[in-house]
Amino acid sequence: MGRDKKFTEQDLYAATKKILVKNGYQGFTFSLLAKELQVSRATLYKYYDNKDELITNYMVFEMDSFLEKLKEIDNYQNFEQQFDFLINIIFADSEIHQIRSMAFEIPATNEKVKENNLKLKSQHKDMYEMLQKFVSLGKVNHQLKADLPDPLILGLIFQTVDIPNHFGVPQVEWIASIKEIIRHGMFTKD
Amino acid sequence: MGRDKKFTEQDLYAATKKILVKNGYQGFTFSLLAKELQVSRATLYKYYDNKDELITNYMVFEMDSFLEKLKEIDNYQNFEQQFDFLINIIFADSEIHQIRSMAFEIPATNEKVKENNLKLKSQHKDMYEMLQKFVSLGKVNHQLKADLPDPLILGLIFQTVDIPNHFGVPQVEWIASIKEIIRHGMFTKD
DNA sequence: ATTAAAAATAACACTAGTGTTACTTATTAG
DNA sequence: CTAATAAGTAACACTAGTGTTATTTTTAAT
Repeated sequence: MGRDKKFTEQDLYAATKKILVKNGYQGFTFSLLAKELQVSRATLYKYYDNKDELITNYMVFEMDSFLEKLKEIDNYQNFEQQFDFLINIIFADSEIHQIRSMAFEIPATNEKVKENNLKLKSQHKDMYEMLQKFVSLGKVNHQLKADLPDPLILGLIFQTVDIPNHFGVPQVEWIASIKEIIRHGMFTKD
Repeated sequence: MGRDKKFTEQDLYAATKKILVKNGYQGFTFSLLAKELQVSRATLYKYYDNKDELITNYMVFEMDSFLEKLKEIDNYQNFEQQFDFLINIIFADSEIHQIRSMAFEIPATNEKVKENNLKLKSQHKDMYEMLQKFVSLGKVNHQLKADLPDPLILGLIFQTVDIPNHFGVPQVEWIASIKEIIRHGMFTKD
């Protein structure tokens, strides 16, 4: 028994994402979230002790679903296909990578937040290992330049989602061009 | 006459930069700045009506000195040298580019802030024009791939300063590798 | 020494966000 | 139809940051 909830977990996460993208971690408040969900602020405190707990919870959720997708990279035989797949899933939901980068700002205000931070750390490790395998494959196959530092290869790929497209270049052209630069650079061959 | 100032404009800008890098725009407060400069918070209000005025002022100052340096790009004859020069000045003070990206968060809280925002906008235009010239040179010389969108070329170059170097790859190797990727990509030639 | 001016500050009122408590509303099993 | 309970909320006390005013301190010219 008891009355019906006014919002689902989906609603909650969607609103959390929206506010994080728009306002950043420090600009995120329970007041804004309450308004977005059309509930009182006190209601939110029934579910989470503070915003850090909600946000880290949300991040763990997103990271989980990204890792789930990323696992499919092993379905692709050759390195070229894996590269294409990786870029595609990163750009399929580019905002969550922007959000993930806010993780380092979050103070461990209580036990649950600490747990979530640990979980995030372990998820990050899992992700890094999968990506490391991808880079290794590229290097042993002599398809990736051996002298480039692995963290730079991965860092640059993930950084490309944050390049602002102020002039509104069509998404398809934008991504194709990014792939081209990552593969063979901006310079011509002569 | 009158008593001596407790800090110079240099001190002020150095402290502003430090806090902006560490805490971001929203985490920047006059309390933190006052503590950093060892003055009372009220003192700061003698110089600036609010933090937006100070921060935009500081940004105009930094942008000015960056533009001054950037102008030297014309001293270099060929495109390759210009490219090298550009990367070098960007990485010489990478933090200011991170700070510059905070500009869009700043609300125009008073007239002076509005003026500063206009000035920033015009500086940005100047910068873009110089960089546009650089890209054009590369394209007419057939040294830059003609089919890549100009804003992507520039956006990606500037984005590379924000790639986190968590594993502490030596700066020289890091930058050399970034140049290599931008020039000819991560992939080998076969 | 006195005084005018610049610089600095303490202290106040105000605002926005936080977290908690006591109470109300909606739902359904019996 | 009523009792149990899950869900929701209003209202309070608290904190951190903002912006202003009235006052004090330091300096140097007279």
